[in-house]
Amino acid sequence: MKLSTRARYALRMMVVLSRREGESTLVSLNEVADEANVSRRYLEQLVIGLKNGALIRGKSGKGGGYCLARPADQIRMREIFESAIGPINIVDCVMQPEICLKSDFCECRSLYGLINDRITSVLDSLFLSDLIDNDRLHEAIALLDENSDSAPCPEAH
Amino acid sequence: MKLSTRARYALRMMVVLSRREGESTLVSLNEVADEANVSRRYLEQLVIGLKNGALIRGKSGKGGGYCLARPADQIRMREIFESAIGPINIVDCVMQPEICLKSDFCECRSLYGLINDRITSVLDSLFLSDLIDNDRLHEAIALLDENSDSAPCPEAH
DNA sequence: CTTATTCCGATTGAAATACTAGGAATATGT
DNA sequence: ACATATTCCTAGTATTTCAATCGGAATAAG
Repeated sequence: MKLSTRARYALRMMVVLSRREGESTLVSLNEVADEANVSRRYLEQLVIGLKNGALIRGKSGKGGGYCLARPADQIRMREIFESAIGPINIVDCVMQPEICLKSDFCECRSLYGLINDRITSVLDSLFLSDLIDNDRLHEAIALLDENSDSAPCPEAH
Repeated sequence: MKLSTRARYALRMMVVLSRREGESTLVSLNEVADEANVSRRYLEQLVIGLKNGALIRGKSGKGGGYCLARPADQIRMREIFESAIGPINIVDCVMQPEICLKSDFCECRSLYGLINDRITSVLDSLFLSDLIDNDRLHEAIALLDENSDSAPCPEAH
């Protein structure tokens, strides 16, 4: 249940880019690698996913580099992670019921689906812009927390 | 972000045991392995964690086997998973801030903590007994969903 | 035409995960 | 006592996934 470095490094890169959102110059991978403390060579790979997900734009050649493809407040956390590591499903049967004969009535699968929903729903409700403004993030967290505190305990334990 | 087989198999075992909760005879690992479709040899390992977590009790010798150590409605999903795979933290820095100098002001870490909380809170609020009664589970899910639907979108997107 | 960059494909290295195996210890019934 | 069925303990192996490196081609600016 660990989040891979792919996902984490991709996020770091997005944070770096969003900090420079206003600037006119592109940010080279070497700069990103420095700031984010990740090997440039490794970043080169992660960048492929982010580009395919239309989250960043790259330009080759001297003076080239990367920038956000959209404003940070229009980039969902979920997009970032899924571009980096593919669809979020903690167990395959959740999205591909056909791989297990018991899917239809499997209690475990119901649980997995539930957990999966929880994860994706947070990632859907947060945007890259929420992250870089720490105050905003803590507001967001506080709001979400309030709500889950009042989440009913399904049994009367 | 996959849930390991350890966790899944451990859960299957717990489901098997809880189905036989009322019975006077113990359930041998061979039976569990059959029902849960898992190698007995592999189960033997997972069982160690479940025992340490005081979720099941084992008895050696002929006629021996396993049973739940507590009623199924007092066993939280979280306990099952954590007994099987250890503490749930999707990124190490969440529980061990000291491993990263930037922990204090790291935006990413805040996010990871948030996701982690979401996962653990579902697992805390569901009990093994909720799982084996499919109707009950769907009730529980419905309740939780209602609540997260109304979860505020932190920004006005 | 030099230089800085992205872009592309392959390969290696390391670690975690999944699974197998042998045999000792324990308890039961005959 | 003894045969049997089981848990218990420890080690080992196999497989897969993840992380990272590498060489060099393509692109574009000055």
